Amino acid sequence: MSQAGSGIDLPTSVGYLLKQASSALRTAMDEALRPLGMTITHYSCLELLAQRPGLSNSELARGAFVTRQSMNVLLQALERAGEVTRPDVAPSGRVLPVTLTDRGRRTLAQASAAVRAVELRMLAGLSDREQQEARRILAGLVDALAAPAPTTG
Amino acid sequence: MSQAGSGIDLPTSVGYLLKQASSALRTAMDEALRPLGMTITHYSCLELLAQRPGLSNSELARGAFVTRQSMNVLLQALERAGEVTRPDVAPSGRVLPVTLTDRGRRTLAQASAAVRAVELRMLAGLSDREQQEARRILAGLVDALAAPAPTTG
DNA sequence: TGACTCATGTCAGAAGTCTGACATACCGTC
DNA sequence: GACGGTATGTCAGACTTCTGACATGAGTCA
Repeated sequence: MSQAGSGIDLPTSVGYLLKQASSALRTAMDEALRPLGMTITHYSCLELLAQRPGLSNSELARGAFVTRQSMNVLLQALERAGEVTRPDVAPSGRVLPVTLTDRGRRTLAQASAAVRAVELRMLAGLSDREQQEARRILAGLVDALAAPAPTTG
Repeated sequence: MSQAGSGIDLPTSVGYLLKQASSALRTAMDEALRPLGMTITHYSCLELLAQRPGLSNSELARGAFVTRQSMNVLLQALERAGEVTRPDVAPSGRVLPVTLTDRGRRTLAQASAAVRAVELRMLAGLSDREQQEARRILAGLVDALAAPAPTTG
């Protein structure tokens, strides 16, 4: 009977549990990636590029859930480090397609293994059916939040 | 058949979906709280204090999923703003119990309503049974990640 | 053709959070 | 009583990300 109507009961709030799970995953991934000298955004960028070569800065930003400004800062560092490449001039419009280099692929291979271990650990207690249910529910939450707020739209 | 074994297939990864949902929630909450001039951590801190008065800086940090250093920075600002109070000397040990002021409670009331609307929107498409399932699965993920990594422990 | 809208890449500044470090206080055991 | 381990509050510095702003290029429509 706590917080009757006025607030949000944290321990049972789906939003709070979502943040808690996300925070735990973030911590675990950070710990797995730290020995490799990588951040989560760094890894996400490389993984995105491996699966969809030629993605633009803005597309990478959306895929990694950061702003395109933040992704641009990262891409400049990755270019200097020789993990990705961007053409000097845009082939079309303003979009600069980003490509993984061999060095980038090698870096990703290590990171991907580390992250894979974390994901497997996270899913250890869930049956295949529960994993499917998790995907379905999480996708549902994303869809529901994608709709604009009543007051805004 | 993408990423056969070597990496993680993002679109079907529970971890990626979790981050996506968390990011969507974060964005929605940011937008809801911005008109009130509050951040998510600010709101989280106040909500935590409303439900469990006398929480310490470190306990608030854990509850809001930030470091105790970050929470301390926030608490100093909230003290200046007159939303919370801390005694000058610790009643016991080094722990300084934090308490909500009337001003803090009023601020929280507005924020809580805004956040509540976001949570309701997020859960709009889920039945009561699905919400229970969501809580159970998310709690399971947290527990699984709480166990130390095999290589570490 | 011209105007309007939208998306992109980029720069600059500010805000939030983090890591590292230190001193202090409790609790267990010896 | 003395010790080591643990947890706390705090300071300092650096990093990452964000918001705000601008110019460029594509697409749409009159």
